[in-house]
Amino acid sequence: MSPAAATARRPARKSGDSAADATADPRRLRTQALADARRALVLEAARSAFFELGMDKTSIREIAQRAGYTPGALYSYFASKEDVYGALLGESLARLDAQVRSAAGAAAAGAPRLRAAAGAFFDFYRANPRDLDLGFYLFQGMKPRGLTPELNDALNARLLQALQPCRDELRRLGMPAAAALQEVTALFAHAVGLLVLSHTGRIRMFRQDSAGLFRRYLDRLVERAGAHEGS
Amino acid sequence: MSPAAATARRPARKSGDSAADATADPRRLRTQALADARRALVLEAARSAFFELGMDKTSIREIAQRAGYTPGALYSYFASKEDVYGALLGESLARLDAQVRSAAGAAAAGAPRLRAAAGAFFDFYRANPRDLDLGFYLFQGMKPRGLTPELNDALNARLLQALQPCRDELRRLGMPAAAALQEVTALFAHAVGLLVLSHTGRIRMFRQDSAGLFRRYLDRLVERAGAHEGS
Amino acid sequence: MSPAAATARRPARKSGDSAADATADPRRLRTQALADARRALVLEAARSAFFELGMDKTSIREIAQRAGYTPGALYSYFASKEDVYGALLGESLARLDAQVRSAAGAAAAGAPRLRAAAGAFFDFYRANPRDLDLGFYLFQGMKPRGLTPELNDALNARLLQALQPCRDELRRLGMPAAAALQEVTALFAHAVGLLVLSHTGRIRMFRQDSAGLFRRYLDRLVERAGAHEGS
Amino acid sequence: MSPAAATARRPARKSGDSAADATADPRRLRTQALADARRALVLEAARSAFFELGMDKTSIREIAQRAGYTPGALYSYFASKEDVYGALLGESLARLDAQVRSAAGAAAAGAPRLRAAAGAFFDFYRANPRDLDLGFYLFQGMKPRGLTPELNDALNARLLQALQPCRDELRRLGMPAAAALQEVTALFAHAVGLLVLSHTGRIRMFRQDSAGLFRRYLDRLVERAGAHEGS
DNA sequence: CATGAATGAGAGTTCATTCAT
DNA sequence: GATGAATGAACTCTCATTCAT
Repeated sequence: MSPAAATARRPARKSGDSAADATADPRRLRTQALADARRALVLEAARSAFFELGMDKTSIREIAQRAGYTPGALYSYFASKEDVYGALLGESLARLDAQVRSAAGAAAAGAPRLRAAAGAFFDFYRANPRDLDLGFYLFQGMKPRGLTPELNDALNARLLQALQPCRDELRRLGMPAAAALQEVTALFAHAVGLLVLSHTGRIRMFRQDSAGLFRRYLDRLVERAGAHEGS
Repeated sequence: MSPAAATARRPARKSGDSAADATADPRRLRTQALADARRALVLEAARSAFFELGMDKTSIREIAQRAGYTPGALYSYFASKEDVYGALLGESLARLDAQVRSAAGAAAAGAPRLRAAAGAFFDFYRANPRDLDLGFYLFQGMKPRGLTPELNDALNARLLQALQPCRDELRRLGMPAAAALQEVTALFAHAVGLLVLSHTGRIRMFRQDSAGLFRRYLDRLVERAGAHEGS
Repeated sequence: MSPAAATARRPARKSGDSAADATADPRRLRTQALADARRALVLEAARSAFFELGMDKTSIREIAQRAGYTPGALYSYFASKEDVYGALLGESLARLDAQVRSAAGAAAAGAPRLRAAAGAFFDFYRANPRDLDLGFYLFQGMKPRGLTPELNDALNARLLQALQPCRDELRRLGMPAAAALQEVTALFAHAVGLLVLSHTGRIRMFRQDSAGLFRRYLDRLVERAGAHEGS
Repeated sequence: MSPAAATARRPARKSGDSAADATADPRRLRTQALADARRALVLEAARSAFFELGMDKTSIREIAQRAGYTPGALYSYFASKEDVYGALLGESLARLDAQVRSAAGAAAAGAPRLRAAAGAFFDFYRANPRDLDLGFYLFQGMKPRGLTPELNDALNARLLQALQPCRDELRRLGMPAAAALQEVTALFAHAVGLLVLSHTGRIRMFRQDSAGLFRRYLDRLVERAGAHEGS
């Protein structure tokens, strides 16, 4: 997307731009492809470490070892530990978005598609709790840490994108724009609340099941949306 | 509550048991009272540090210093850093419960009391984000860390207690037990979701306001409860 | 001199204040004395390392090892690596001053005392080249580095003190204040220049000897001072 | 000058030998010329980095980047980081010598030329403190580091050359050879002392000005030289 | 009960240098 | 001749915890 170039070591291609770069020098292209592959490898190692050990037990050393590198080598691919997590998070959101979009595309417009999109969102995080963690990692005590405004904006954008299908269907069902936005936000919050409670074992204590509760919430949302019809 | 369990050399009464211990030896009693007071002092220091600096900048040293102790001294009162946080969390939940109960008591039975109790719950955490952190601290990557099953049960019990008023009012409004439990769980999840999103700045991106959304959710809950009336 | 107190770990008694502290609690006094002794030990280790290996090959690890400590332990005594060097430098200047003062005291007032004081200054650094390095350590590329303004002022003060005897004698020999200051500065510069050249082997190339050259410079300075007599 | 000594795998012509090598093979000559040009480019990059960032913030990476190379490439031209600095120093001395010689040539023989030569020497370093650093870089703790005897001799030779004009004029003014050598050495030391003190801020503390002091020293040197006249 | 000292492991990062391609 | 990748050792500093006194 941008020149990137990374002549020396540090620039390290800020997370987000991949092969692109237009300059179709075939040699550079091959090199780039290889570098991207290695970067992906490191990312994969980071994810595996992170999923097994949790965030704060995952050190640069640990990641490097799993990737078959010495610690210093990682700094060719990422500028800092937090850059690694930023990349991980970006990639996670991309997967989320893809999953939601695919589910939405496969369903009939209207209520079914709304259910499909929201369900895919919820299921993504229910199946991959670590991905939810990822979204909160850069917050320590709920305060942003290594989260640059740019990264933050990028993440917000991807999140919005992942929720866009729900918004679209609510509109299609007759809900005014303002109401649709409100409902999407509430839906998002409800999902996150259920997921967090579920992952921390706080939902079992009510002898409830998060998926069922989410379905119920959706049912009522569909009802509400239907009420706007014909208005 | 339990036999104090002096596992290590340091007695380090596991958080939860206070003066008790029956043996009414007056000397021992006085000693105990003093020890409890000192423990409370340390806890207060921990809270102040934690609220000012956030979780990961709050070291044992920092707490000790604020309490006027050397780091080693804390281990007379707490078995580990995590034990400190456990105690802090217990105390936080006690405050939450008190606040909810007080708000509920001041409102007329039925819908007003439901609103008061739920509102108090939500407001408690909205006003004190750190207390919400506390509830999640012992989870790293959404997996428990220094959370013994006993502590976990104790915390669950306190949480349930804090939500009990809501449950009671839903019943009073005519909701069957099973439905009431379900609704309380969902209510809890919704609140948590909104709070988390709010604290991490993810709600602003929808240009929404968490308190308003929570009120709307409550409105609809009251409606649903009303629907059971006369049945 | 100041409260110092060092409750927790980091404060680490900024270099300069020793046992003092008035509070004649005998226990605290003994503890303090011991702590000071250990600090001196670390300082000694630092000096030995530094004299053998030179400044930038002297790491915290190296110092710790020589002192029989783990690296982390040093941070009880010094806040940072640069704090160690600050202390080392302060102590060096104190020795210099003592040596100059002692030599000056043993000589007859006037020219002999001027010669004694200046000679002691020069000899101190000729005999201990590392002490001269110390004075320049905090300059990387002739630009101050870890040199806080306060430390800088303290060092300047001690240097001025060490040169004060020369100034006094020049005045006594009849030189006006302004001229005396000028001559002391020039004397200082000449000494430093000769020492630097000597230590870097640049004087041998002229087949000269720094001590002889310094004596010659002094001779002429005495002549000049004498010329003011009777005016 | 020497047989280029390709010790390691990388040719890395030790600093000091340029195109020479007699073998007038035109192809080899062109190659050589190009290599020299590239070497000069790297040197220029090193100087710029070094002057902007200072010695210890100037890494091989930084130099390479400024020269448009990758770090590894530099090792084709220089055997080590210290070799780079050696070359830089050689070049610096060449500039010094040129400046001194030019100033001396423009002044009338005798005292004026002495003043011009010495003044040029002093001004060179006063205007370019980094060049003075360069001269001391290879000394860590006043002990040579990456300074091979050959390099050392070469540097000494250039220094002597830069001071030769002063020596010549002192002789011309009637000073015997031995005295002239002594005075040149002392002059050199005085200049260096003033410069070092000035650059480290130690002269300001006397509220003096290095240039003025140097002029005074010169005045007296001229006097002394004059005293030999007619003898 | 509390101190003061110390440990030991580990954190993230930097850098000159090597070498296959 | 130059690249891009990687090494390996080093760096300062932080922290929870232990324990003799």
